[in-house]
Amino acid sequence: MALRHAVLAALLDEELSGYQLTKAFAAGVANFWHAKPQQVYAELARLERDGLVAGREVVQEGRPDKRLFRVTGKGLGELEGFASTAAKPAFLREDLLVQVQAADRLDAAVLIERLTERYAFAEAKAALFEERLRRMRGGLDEAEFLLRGARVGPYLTCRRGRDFERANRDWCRDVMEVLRARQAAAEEA
Amino acid sequence: MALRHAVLAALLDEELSGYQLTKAFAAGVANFWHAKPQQVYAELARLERDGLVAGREVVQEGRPDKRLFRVTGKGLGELEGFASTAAKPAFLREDLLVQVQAADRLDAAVLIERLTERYAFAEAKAALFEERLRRMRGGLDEAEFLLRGARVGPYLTCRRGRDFERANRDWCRDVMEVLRARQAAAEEA
DNA sequence: CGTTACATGTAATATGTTACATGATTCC
DNA sequence: GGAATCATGTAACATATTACATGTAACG
Repeated sequence: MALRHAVLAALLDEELSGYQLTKAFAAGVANFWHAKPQQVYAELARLERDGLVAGREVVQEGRPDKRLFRVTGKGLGELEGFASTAAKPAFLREDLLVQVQAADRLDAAVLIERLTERYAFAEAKAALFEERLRRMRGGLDEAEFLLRGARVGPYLTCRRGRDFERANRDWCRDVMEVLRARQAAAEEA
Repeated sequence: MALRHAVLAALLDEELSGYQLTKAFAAGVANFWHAKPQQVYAELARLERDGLVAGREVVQEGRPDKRLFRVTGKGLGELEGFASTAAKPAFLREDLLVQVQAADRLDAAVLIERLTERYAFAEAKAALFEERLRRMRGGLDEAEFLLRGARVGPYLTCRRGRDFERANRDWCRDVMEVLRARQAAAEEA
């Protein structure tokens, strides 16, 4: 039940609405966890029912009203309990890896299309993370920020996200290089 | 439905039993996908029902009989179809990231325990992948193997697995360094 | 004689995804 | 006038995890 804790962690620094949370957990933005809007709303409802977050109505003009949520004392306790238990390591579960695993029996040109797409996606996402890091640092250089900044947690997770996508990008590039070289070698023979 | 394709990809090079597949997809070994034994057996049953794999009974002495599976022509077609569709990019979904996201509100000592565990796990898994890569290369150096070796697919996915765990290890190390430096800085003040 | 490996599942529960639903407002 | 953003869900379906079940044989 880690989405539960991911939502709590996201709400630690600031009050957010369900909608803002769905944005934070959406495909392009989430630096440390991912979830669909429906899941976020459902989890928020459960968290409120269990008293781990508290919502407060905010009336707005010109746009629909919304509810802002914050973590309760009980919610913080829940997070502390979560942090004190061993974390399950994650596995890579990427469609593209399955496709490359079968590379020797598939058409290289088709795979190169997939790799090109993933390369572009990884590059874009890494750039997005890099930008967010820059904003979090503000004027400080990284070492200074990490030593004295408030809230380094989100920074550290965002950095992992950036490096993950950089690694994806580099891997795509290397695989494409290999596939192309093998095509060329096969043509010569 | 990517487990389906992961199983097909795993069976491309060699006939395997359900049990061998469960080993390949188990926590410590899978380089490109992960699944529990129950899932693997269920998926094999479906694949056989749909004619994408064919099983053959092998009678054994001294241990239970088993069934070896191979991919059918239809199965290869299914994989080709899969490779021709855009792959969904994966997200990081790691408990430890959630815990570090909340780092500023949690006890650093507790987090360092989690990071130490994950560091050791990542190191061990990276070493395991490295060993498998070495075996796949045989006597050849990497560039030579990638250019002329048969079956580079599994090699390339295994390399991604190794680099993923190396990145996890390095991130754990960096985060611990930051947390320790901040503890020291806080004590001084 | 207890543990690990071999070998294969069923059943219940939890989690995640897809499709559908509603309605106002702002931007182009 | 149509698309995108704000705002919040329900319902159906697919996938993954956990618990349970069974039996042989090799290893120490």
